[in-house]
Amino acid sequence: MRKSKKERQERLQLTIQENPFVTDEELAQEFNVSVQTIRLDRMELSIPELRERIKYVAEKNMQDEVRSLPIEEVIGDIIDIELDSSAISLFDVKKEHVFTRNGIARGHHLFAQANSLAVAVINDEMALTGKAEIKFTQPVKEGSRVIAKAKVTGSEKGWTTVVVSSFVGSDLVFRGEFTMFRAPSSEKGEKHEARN
Amino acid sequence: MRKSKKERQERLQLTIQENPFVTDEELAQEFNVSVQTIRLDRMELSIPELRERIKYVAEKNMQDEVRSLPIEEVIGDIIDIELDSSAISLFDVKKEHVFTRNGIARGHHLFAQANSLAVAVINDEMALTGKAEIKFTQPVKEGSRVIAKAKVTGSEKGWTTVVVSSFVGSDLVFRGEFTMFRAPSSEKGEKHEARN
DNA sequence: CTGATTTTTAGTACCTAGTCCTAATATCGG
DNA sequence: CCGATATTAGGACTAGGTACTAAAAATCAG
Repeated sequence: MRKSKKERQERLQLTIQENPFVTDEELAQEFNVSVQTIRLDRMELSIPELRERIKYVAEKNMQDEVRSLPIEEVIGDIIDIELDSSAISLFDVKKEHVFTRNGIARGHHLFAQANSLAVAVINDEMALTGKAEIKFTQPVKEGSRVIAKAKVTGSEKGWTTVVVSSFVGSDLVFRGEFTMFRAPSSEKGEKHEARN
Repeated sequence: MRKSKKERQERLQLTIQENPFVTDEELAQEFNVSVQTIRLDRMELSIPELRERIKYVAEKNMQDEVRSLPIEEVIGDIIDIELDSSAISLFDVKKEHVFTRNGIARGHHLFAQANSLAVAVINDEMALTGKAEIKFTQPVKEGSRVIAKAKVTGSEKGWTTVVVSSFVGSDLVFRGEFTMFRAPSSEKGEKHEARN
């Protein structure tokens, strides 16, 4: 016994969603109706034809492959800096910085802003990050403006500690304690000795 | 002047590789030859027709979709993953990832690779980084291939700890312990949805 | 039950992006 | 110039459709 049009269309939608590679012919057999009926159903539900569906899936895949994280020189705009003391930078969270699924900023962008600010605040361009202890205290949504404040809290024999606190409005969203190594300009990266 | 058959075929291969969505018609115009010539070329190079190419790309995508995260969200290429257990990704350090001064990779790229691997390994709709304790044990130079290995070390209601160790060859260059907040999808089930 | 309406089916012409095949030219090396 | 290779042209056929017309079948209202 063939079910009602409504039920068929619901199941049709699910079937195609699950397997976009199915042809009208196959669907007609599955639902025991004519191919034309399947086509009318697709039209009513505005489900595109097989080739369009496949193309859509493929295109989505291609976009993914073009992904090449374009991280700029400095993440965020430095709006204030006092070398070896403190710095403030600003970072606007845009579409490309968030998870498509929930619109929340990916952690590494907040980290990148903080980390590059920690590098910048050090009065020696050869600063490398040695350790970091970080905390994401609140999710940051698309469209937010993140203000990172870096403060140099300690310094000894080549190592400097920088604490970066990032805010959206008055809310703390990120906090990180970075131990920065003031690297010598030697080419060798293997042995790192404190020199200045 | 039209180039030789050999050169045309080489360029044809590259063109299709770059953009599998191109038709024979378009290729014929681009190379200033007839459609038939393009088809002979494709046959000689055993390049399938447009629809087969698109289908192949789409199918690849469907396989990937089983993962908890779209592949685009991951920095580096995931070469192995066992959800809620372990994952391995690969990241090639290029010019754009290093400090121009010394050719050493900026920390946030290593962090990004590790962090996104930690997100990917979690088998939930949503995974956010809560805390992280990280260590950069050795500088990474341009041209290095960084292999990040993530291991889920603990899990309790809503929180999962993931340890990521990154290597260049046999040298540990980065280590991070991430505390990830996880949120299961509203609709429980093994079936993944194909968005149409 | 009848008549109207909805739903389903059938069939036609046309489309794209091809395949496979034959046959006629064009171009090049020796 | 000849012969081989390369290119082009054309016809017949394919899948998986669209767009349209028309008719048959099922369903609903009174």
